[in-house]
Amino acid sequence: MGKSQLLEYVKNFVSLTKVEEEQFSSSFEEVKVKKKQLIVQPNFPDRHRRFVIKGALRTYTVAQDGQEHTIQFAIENWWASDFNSYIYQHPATLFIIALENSTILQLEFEKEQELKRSNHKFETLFRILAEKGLAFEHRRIIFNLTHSAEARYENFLLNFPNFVQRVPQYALASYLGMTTEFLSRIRNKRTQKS
Amino acid sequence: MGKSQLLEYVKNFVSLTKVEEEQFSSSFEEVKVKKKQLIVQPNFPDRHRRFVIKGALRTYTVAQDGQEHTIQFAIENWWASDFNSYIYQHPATLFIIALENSTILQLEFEKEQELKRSNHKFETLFRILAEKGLAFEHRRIIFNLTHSAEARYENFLLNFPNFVQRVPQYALASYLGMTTEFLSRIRNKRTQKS
DNA sequence: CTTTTTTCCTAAACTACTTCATCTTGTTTT
DNA sequence: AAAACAAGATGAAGTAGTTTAGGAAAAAAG
Repeated sequence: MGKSQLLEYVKNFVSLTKVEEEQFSSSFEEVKVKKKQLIVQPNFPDRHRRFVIKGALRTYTVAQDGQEHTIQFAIENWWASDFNSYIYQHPATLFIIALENSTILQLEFEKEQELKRSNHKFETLFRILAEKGLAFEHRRIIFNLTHSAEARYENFLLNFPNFVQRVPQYALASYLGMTTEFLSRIRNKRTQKS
Repeated sequence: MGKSQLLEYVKNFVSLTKVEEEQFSSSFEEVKVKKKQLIVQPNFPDRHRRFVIKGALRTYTVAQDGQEHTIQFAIENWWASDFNSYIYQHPATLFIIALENSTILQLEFEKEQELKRSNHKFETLFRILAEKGLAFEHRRIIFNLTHSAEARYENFLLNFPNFVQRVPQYALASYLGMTTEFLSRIRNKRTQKS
């Protein structure tokens, strides 16, 4: 069952008693989604924080000119939400779609509030998750500001080798802030070298 | 005194008793810094979370090629740290410098841990701050991925009109991911129009 | 297994943005 | 107030990355 996987993950950040573990994991609901299924859509609030047990998700936006831009990928043990929508419970602006048949654990917004209210430890956990997320996005902003398209791709390869095989190239290109054609060129140049 | 300003700010997120307010604000230390003074430097861990009472700070990095890239600005009622350095207490990679003579409130890392440990409310506060920060950086990443240099400048003008007058152009340009020359041209084009 | 759809590759023309170099203006320092 | 320095403006040349268009390969659907 996916819930033990979630608890295993959570152990990295807080230590829970059996009772707390039960309270925590039973607040989540396990859901299966098929490849290409949309999980979040613009205009509707994103009502869940979700944790990937198995599979792969892609969060993206569609700009005025119709171009898609990938904001985030999530595979096993990553989180995926339209975070701005979720925490403020405003209408979403992002899409989340399954790249593979996936199993996810969903936590409803109100249940999360309840968890945080009921126990200091859960508050701590969500604080740590937010801080880690913020630190991660900070590193991403810094790297994007300071590096070329090619360096951004190299860096992604290095840091997330297991993502590269699983996400389509057009999605990766738009995550890295370049066109799929340009990424194709970069890849080709690389394989010729080595 | 600056501490009442901090407490006023904090009221937006949690409501504290008088005793809690006292405990919270007395954990901060008020510091004055002169224009051009360095507050954080690479290689030393950033030991503080800091809140700007008055003045303006700039967080930036220096890339291998010597180019400076602005990561963040902070004026009154904003926070400034090398967040990756602060939360993990690793060596900093960023500089923080005063753009004006400034008054700031500093919270030491260990004191923050103590606050969070001692009272659920403080844990909640820091959780909310991290979540708001994460949501903000998410919006920034999305906007940067989806808009041209000119649109990024327009957007900054719109969202932070009071920053624009107070930060030097070269710093703003590198925050927005373009050269100072290019920003100069954008500005010039605009003023001719209107 | 065949057809249809989606993804990926290649190449040439194009453009948003950079680089470099010089000049003017504004800000610090003495 | 002059000298020294840092910031901003402007022009011309260069380049990283985009756009468009066509075809090949791979994956999904029937």
